[in-house]
Amino acid sequence: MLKVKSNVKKTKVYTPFHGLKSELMDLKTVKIQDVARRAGVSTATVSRALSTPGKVAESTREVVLKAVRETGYVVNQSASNLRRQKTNTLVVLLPDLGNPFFSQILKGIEAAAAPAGYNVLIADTKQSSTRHARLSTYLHNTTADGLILMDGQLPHEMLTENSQRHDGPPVVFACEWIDDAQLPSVTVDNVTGGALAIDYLADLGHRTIGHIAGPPSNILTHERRAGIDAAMEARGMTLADKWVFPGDFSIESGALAAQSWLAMAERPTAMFCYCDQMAFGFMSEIANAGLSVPEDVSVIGFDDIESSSHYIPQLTTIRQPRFELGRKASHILIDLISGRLDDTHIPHEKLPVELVVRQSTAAVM
Amino acid sequence: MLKVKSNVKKTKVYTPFHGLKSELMDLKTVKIQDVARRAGVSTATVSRALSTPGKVAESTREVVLKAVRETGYVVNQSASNLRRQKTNTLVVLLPDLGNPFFSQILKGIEAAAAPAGYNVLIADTKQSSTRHARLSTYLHNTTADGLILMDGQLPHEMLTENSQRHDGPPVVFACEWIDDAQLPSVTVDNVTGGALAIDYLADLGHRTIGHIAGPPSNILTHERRAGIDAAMEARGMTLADKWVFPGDFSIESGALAAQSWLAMAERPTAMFCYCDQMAFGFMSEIANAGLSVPEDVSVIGFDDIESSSHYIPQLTTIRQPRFELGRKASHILIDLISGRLDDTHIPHEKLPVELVVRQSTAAVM
DNA sequence: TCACCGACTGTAAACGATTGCAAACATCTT
DNA sequence: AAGATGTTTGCAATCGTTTACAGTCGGTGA
Repeated sequence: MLKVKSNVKKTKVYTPFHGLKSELMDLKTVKIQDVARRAGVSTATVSRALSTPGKVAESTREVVLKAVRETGYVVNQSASNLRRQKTNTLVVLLPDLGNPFFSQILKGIEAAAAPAGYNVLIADTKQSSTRHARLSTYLHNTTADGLILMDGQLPHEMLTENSQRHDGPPVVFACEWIDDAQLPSVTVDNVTGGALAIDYLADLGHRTIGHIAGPPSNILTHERRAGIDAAMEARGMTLADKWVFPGDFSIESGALAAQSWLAMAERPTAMFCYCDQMAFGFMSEIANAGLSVPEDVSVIGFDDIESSSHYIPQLTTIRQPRFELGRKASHILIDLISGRLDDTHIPHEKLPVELVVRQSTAAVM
Repeated sequence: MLKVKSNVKKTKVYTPFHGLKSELMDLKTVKIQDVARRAGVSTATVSRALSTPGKVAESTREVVLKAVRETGYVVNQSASNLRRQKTNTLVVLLPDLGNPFFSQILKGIEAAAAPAGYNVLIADTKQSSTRHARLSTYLHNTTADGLILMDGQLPHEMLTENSQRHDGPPVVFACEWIDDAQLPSVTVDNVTGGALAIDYLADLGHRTIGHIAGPPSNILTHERRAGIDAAMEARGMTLADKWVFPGDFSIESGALAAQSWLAMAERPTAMFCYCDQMAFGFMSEIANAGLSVPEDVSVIGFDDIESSSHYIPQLTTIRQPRFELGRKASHILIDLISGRLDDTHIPHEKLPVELVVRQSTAAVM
């Protein structure tokens, strides 16, 4: 028990220290046992002094904390995790880390996680060869106390099974979701968002409206489309198939749509883009062709990412409360983990979107 | 030893299952012991069959893998981490998750980390009340096998001490760095970048050049400034103090600089912005004032983030190989962790930057 | 035939913290 | 004074894997 095995990293050279510190903060990692010895108490007391101060006498706690300071002790997370069966880690699965759309959401997730003592682990599902494996890893592993999924394309059998087994870590969807998996979600009102865009364009007098759509496999594509259709129908309009351009979140796909638009004999006077990035791509290509927004075509986006208010022209768009969305998802997940949330009711938060009118839209001439 | 304690989560209700699966994949987590029993071997063999297949007879391995499949066994990471004294996790500390500049770098980090079996944990230093605490946590914890720092403002005493003690996880700087801390780094050639921008503007005939600077406390601010000064001096020019505007990475600070610029009686004909975001802010405000780029003022940025090539006008800028930077940092860190890298030599990778000429710059009239 | 070798496998001791339980002690009650 | 109650503390089991070490077993060369 007292045999002190060398914990010095293999390849590292032992560098002797001088003075007080050298004796105290030794190279071999100091464990709770060392602190206990120094403070003249048991390891149990040290542990309690650190994690549940109320359960330890004021005086003892001071002695312990002093010993902790002197030894430079830090709890070994792995050991703690194993014993407590908890990792204090939230895993976020998102489709593309390179997309700036997610940054504010991540920030919101972090903002709620950090004060609650959770770390945030981020994994890009597009990177890993099979996203199936990625999800499975975190679902069955003890790596995460909970999962936030921002990718609606994940294998849903796995999720339904997981939620039915009441085993594995809680899972919350953010932004996107999967209907079949009966899981909590934090989303925005995409239908209203789509309708808002159309209503605004129609109010400006536009009668020929085009749309750059999202990926067909994406649930949001259909939600927003439903909003578009409803708003149009209410006005006796319809979205012409020829004016629906394919898109995939990328700026490039927006630029591609612009090329199609430019090549048309009969062009819609306004375009509703599935996301701001695609709107940028569209407008940029329009500008390259010597035309301008909103004089030659009105453009409205979706998301309201940072740069939208500083594009030229400033982009009219449907704002999603991204930070809030992340914060809420994180919050719900943490509540779920701590059992603070009633298991019988699956929360589905739908956050409102809002039309932000800027310069990229104008009344039809 | 055989006492099977209920591992069912407290708040969850036990849901009985029917058929084969129910017997095999029980609610209580299956451990290596269960697999061993089922396969009729020892836990050691199971462990070896999974992590070092070569050390186990072909036939036994098959039996074990079958048992693993049937039970749905997944190793408990916490236990494994504790035993191996390794977490397979890289922690990235960055100043602002909300800044799209980092997304590609993160992607690069992930790209190198994932195939090597490492997870990436991201922490925003601005969020936590004290970044000091944040760094300390990961430096002394067993949470991370290694750290990537993208924030040069972290308390450097801690780092120097850490590196001297040869204790704690290896640390690599990316983008920014701290001179005092003798730590590996992956950066870009900021001096050349600054010079490149000035040279190009000067070649276009600009003699009055302004600069929107970065935060004074940021090391890159000084590096790029050094490049600016060198290039200017070589041409007998100097950067006038009145034409150096303060900035802080934000779009807003770029817009603010534009306001100052607009208010000036004597304006520089070209502006070199510390980062693309700030260039966007500047150009956007210029446009609001009814002027245009590059007709009224040439603008050059730094970074070449995604949107730069699709801004209107397309932004001339100094490109940083961001993905590559992240990939390299990640790679070095992993080599460091695995001891594959010689300890005597501290690697300092300086990646080249490159001038990308687009539309926001023009010859002076 | 026997010692030896190589290829597998099993036993059991870690890894380091947490926590149920009970002992020890202090403080009140009656 | 004896019990009752409450507060602190320590003991020791436990979390689930990994791995050093010590077999076991069949085959080989002398």
